[in-house]
Amino acid sequence: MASPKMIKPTESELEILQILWTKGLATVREVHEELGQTKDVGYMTTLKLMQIMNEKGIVKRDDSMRTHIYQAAVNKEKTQKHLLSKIIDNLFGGSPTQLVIQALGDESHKASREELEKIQTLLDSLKK
Amino acid sequence: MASPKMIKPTESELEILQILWTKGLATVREVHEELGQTKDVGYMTTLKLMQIMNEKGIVKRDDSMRTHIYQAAVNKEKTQKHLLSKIIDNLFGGSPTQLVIQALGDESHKASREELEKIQTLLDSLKK
DNA sequence: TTGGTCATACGAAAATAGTCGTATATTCGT
DNA sequence: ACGAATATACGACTATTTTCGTATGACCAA
Repeated sequence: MASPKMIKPTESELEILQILWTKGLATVREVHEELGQTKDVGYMTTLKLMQIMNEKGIVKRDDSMRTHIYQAAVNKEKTQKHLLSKIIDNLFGGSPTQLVIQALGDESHKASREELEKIQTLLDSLKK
Repeated sequence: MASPKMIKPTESELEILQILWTKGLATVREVHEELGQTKDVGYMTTLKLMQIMNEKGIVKRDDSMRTHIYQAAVNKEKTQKHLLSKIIDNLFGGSPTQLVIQALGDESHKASREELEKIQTLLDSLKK
């Protein structure tokens, strides 16, 4: 029972998960080329990482063909929530408010008007 | 200049920073006992970590006495902002809004009424 | 002053993460 | 059919992080 309790992808694994969450299904090469846009790493490295992720159960793959097809095996929202929870503890002493404040104030990741409204809506529902 | 650009404490280092940010000044033993409340690790481990952090410049220490006195050498908000920025990219595809939504919805870290108001105030000022 | 306690230094070992080389098999183009 | 390109398996090597053991010196209490 490698339950979803133990979700703890490394940084590199997270980059790959991002891509798989977006693409749904993908080959190693597709993932690798996507990674290549922002990172410079060898194909064998990407392959190896995805193989390890498969062993860990973070991804699943269809190996019935020569070129294997991968997909994420962990839920995006659950993973985000889980890791965020750790960060709230580790970096913000357990206060999600502090995290939210820092996040909203981040100059390099500005939220659009529309996004602010989304947050407002959520905030309203929490206030009740 | 490997200055404050390279802020990247590990998880364990972050736990120690938390304590130093709160206490201001502290000895290894004080930090260790604080850590002991939530974690089970040997004194030598804590000492070593703090020595390494000193070498990295993450903490400073006064070693004029037998028992050294440590303090954080990196700014709390800057460090939080920096790491959060990475997380927004790595875990939320660059969208701080998604992060905020997940954080506010976290069941194990509920925000109080008062905190919600704080966020509301920030939100209002961003909307203008 | 001497034995027990506490602190740091030094260093090593285990655990985890990330990197890629080489071998081998499959597929494809000509 | 055959060589080039492509895919995976296996394994090795490096780097980083985490964990302590042992040695040594300072301090304190009787």
